[in-house]
Amino acid sequence: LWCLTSWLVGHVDGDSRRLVTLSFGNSTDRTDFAVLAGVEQYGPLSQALLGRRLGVNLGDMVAVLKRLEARGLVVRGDDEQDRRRNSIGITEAGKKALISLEGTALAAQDELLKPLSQEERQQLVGLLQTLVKHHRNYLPPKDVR
Amino acid sequence: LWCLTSWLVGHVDGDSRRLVTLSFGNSTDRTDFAVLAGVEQYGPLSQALLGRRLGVNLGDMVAVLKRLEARGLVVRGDDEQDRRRNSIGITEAGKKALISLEGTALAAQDELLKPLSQEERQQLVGLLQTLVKHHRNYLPPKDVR
DNA sequence: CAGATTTCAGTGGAACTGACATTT
DNA sequence: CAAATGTCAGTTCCACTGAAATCT
Repeated sequence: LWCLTSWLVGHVDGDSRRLVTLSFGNSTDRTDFAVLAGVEQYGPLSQALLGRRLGVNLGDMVAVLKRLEARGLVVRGDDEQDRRRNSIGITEAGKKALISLEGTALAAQDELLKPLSQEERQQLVGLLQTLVKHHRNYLPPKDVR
Repeated sequence: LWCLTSWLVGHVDGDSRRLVTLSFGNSTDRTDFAVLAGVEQYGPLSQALLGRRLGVNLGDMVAVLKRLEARGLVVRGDDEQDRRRNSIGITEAGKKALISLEGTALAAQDELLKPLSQEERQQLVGLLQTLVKHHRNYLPPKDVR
């Protein structure tokens, strides 16, 4: 059982969530951080596209962006090419907040990966990335890709 | 973001859960399978000890064992050394069911790990095991260890 | 008495679903 | 018309919490 990958990843994910949400405290939620990072990384874009890039449910994006906008970290503008979409962009306050959050996220991650060497950490990231990329094409949990 | 281990493991765990619960269908629940496998592996033992070994919440063990017992896959006997405990053991029907479930679980896992070579799969298991072992000593989500 | 085991009821988060109005 | 976007409401699963009864 403790050799089954599915059981192992479940527990590592649990540990990871505990550490991250603990270090973020009440300030920010796990998904909020991911979305904010996504806005910064992928530039101004529609929230449907953003959700697909991040693997976040499109229905949940509404609440996440509402929170981030209320805190002044992102702005929702109108896309004049396509009036269905709104164009999400990061603000200066958002960039500042993101830098701080990235710090605490990396600290939590360091705690998670403490027993691994640098090479092992890179190995792990590489393996996980391979799996994610592969399944994003074959396992659509609706609305992804 | 897609370099952050915490984000990656969350998605791999999601993919894994989808695959496993899909292949199990409505017959068996993810945790039920783990507990059944644990009973077979760790022999007759109390349900508190079993829950700790598997990292399953002790409160949840009640419902899981109730289901498994109702299906005749495990038996709850009395421990005569300590009358607080009940001694959980696997039945013949349980062993048979387990073998079948292991097959489908391994098939689902094979689907999950499809893009990885055999060596990479072992690497991944090794890395995850290291993380789990480490955090089970330092991150008690109550009642664990 | 403190501490462990089993049981039950309830909480909260997170992912997902279905429906709707709007626009392309 | 079919398809995509954004919004909202509701569901389901899972891990966890708190309290109680029983026993060492």
